[in-house]
Amino acid sequence: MRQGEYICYNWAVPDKSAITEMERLFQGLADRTRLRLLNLMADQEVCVCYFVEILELPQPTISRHLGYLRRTGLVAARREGRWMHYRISVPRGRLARQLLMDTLRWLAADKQMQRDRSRLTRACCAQDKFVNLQGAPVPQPVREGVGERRSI
Amino acid sequence: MRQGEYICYNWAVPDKSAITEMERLFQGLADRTRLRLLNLMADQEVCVCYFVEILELPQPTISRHLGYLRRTGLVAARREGRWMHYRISVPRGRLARQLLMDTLRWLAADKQMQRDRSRLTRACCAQDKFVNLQGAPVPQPVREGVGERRSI
DNA sequence: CCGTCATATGCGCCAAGGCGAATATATTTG
DNA sequence: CAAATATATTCGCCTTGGCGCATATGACGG
Repeated sequence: MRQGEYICYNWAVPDKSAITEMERLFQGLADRTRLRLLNLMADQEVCVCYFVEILELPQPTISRHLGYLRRTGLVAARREGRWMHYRISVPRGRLARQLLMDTLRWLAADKQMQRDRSRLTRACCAQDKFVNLQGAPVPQPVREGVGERRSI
Repeated sequence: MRQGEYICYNWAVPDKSAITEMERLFQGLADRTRLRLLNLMADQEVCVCYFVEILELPQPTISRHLGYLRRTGLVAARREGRWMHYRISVPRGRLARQLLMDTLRWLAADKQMQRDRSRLTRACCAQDKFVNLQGAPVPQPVREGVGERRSI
């Protein structure tokens, strides 16, 4: 994988029927940790080390859940040197997109989710306070339309 | 349970945080059979025997999935004599409701789902053609606002 | 009350999913 | 190339979920 290129594991979906897509989407969303991850990515591209710092979960746990999200096509990943950046991969279909947006709105309304978000903001602004974030790339706002899904 | 009364198993949700509600909602939606069931209930209250007839799955399978849906609060049940009627239980929260509506819209756009629906329509109009539907109550359009969730 | 019909539930089996711990991989730096 | 860093994957364990099958429950009719 070349640097700066987004990837998405759509190859894992041999049956492309809408019903299978929905099943997989909901399976991807049906976990508290993954919802928290998505919430943090709602409008930013975020580096893995921040997830580990903010969610206070073991790094392999974070990585595994990001893997699930990748495989269900919900997020895309980009490598930058040692760092991996994750961002939400907006579905192409209108109805699927609508559904994901509703989910993100709902997440944004939740107390714990707001807490996670503000912790992320603080971590970015005072990066030097976090021993595990030294030199970590700051989350970048997602440019609309960039990084849309590309199958590999 | 008295006849004609709707029930919903919200008791199964001790932690009422939004995140738990979302997790449970998505778990409920993350199965092909349950999506097909919800699609058939989109704007009608439907009796179990129709589900068995239309989905062509064993009755215990149907019943178990209806049980999951009941326990996640996605549907409500009403008894009428020997028959059980199921209908979608619209969430109270605006964002959750929005999400469910989008899901139903998405289902309605799917080919297989449309096939299920038209099979249901046909079964209702020619009930006598189906040996397992003799005398079964015909699905009734859902009256808006009736049968909203009530915890027990 | 007994049989029947509609539906629900229990049981055993297998596959999938989540977790902690250890280890592997990829990239940069010296 | 070796060491360090960031991230991913593997393994073993346990829990959950779905299924087929058998059986239980609940309501009605005779």
